[in-house]
Amino acid sequence: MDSSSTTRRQATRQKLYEAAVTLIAEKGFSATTVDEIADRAGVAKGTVYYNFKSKTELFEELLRHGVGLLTRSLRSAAEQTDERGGTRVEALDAMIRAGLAFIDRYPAFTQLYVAELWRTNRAWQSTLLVLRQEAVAVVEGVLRDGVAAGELSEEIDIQLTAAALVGMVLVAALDWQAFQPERTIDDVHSALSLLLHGRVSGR
Amino acid sequence: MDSSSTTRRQATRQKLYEAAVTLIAEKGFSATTVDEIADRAGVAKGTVYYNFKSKTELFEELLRHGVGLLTRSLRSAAEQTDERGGTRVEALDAMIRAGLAFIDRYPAFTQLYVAELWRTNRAWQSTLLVLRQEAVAVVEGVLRDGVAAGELSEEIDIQLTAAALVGMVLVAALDWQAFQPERTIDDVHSALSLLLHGRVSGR
DNA sequence: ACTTTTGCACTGACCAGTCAGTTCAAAAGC
DNA sequence: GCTTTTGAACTGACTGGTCAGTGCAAAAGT
Repeated sequence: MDSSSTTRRQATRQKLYEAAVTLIAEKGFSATTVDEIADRAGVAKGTVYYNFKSKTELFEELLRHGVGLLTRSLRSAAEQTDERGGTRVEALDAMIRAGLAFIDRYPAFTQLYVAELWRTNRAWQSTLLVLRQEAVAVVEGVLRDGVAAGELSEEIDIQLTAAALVGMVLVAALDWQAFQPERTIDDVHSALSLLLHGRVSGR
Repeated sequence: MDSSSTTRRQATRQKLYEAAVTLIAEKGFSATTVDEIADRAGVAKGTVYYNFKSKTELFEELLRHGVGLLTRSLRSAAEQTDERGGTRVEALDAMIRAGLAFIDRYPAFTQLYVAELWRTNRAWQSTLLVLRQEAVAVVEGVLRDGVAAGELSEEIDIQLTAAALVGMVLVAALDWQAFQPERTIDDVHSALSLLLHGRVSGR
């Protein structure tokens, strides 16, 4: 009774997340109707409101869910490099790959995240800010360690460089998905790796 | 008659663009009402429909207008470097600065552009694709010239590298605007320049 | 003169959220 | 074993409100 019903609810919520994420990525939050989400999830509209208190709350929990996955994936990439005794630059490289793999697996979520991140005055703005901070902090941490270890130049601005690296991965990956989906993840990874290692214009 | 009436219309349209761009950047296209746009522009609702055939068309023309400004600004930065006899890497640097200056001046437009760019199935999707291509092509052109001149590594993937550079600038600039607006454009520019020149992790 | 803008009432479609009722599997009673 | 009860999960018709777009006569601008 406990386990079975908990499982059923969980499964319903999962279906609703999956339906909502693609619709909202395609059309945006406001243009997506609750009826559509319910339809695509194969569920009645009432069920949406049985599981979430509002359309907005469904969306916020979806954001939490997705960013949680991303943050864990980045952190794990960094930690694994650590355990293997790799350098901080190798950790950054591993995180780029983890980021690409995430976007490859959840392209709709990524689209939606990018579209909402810099909006102001929206209900979920504060939620999103916290989530963003968690994800970027992982990158910043590795950069800081790299500078401390003398692997990275002391000149770098941690915050801006972290943002720039995230942007690099994000935009390159979305472009890959949208405009040349036939490329492999390795292709994209090496293009970005080249930039990270300063082999584009640096000698 | 021609010039004077054209000017009045032009001024009204400009007011509508300005009103629409901030509202849509904040709330998204669907959540922004025509009444709000008219109000903020200090204009009657009927005027909106006298000047544009629909809300969607107003938005599409706004996109064209904004991306036109950006593309011209990037191209001009590259050309000026050229005339001065600068290298292609210097041209890229100048374009980074031009990109930052654009985002600094039109932050709302940039937010809105990013939010819409990777959406699929929207009415203005095809418009946006063409516009994106125009802007990215400028960067790709400079990269190609750089490789041809032996200034840039032949290993680089033009398309992906262009996307990555654009992403770097975009995300770093939006982060600058949103989370540390006290920084100067020079600060941000040097952080990105460091990455471009491979002085972050390269030796 | 003629173009552009105003103000405002109106319509019809659409949509978030509600609620009274249904389903069904597991627990309780016998 | 088998019936009855319980309650969580789900359903879908309905409501109240919102909004894009229209129509038009009068005013303002050039």
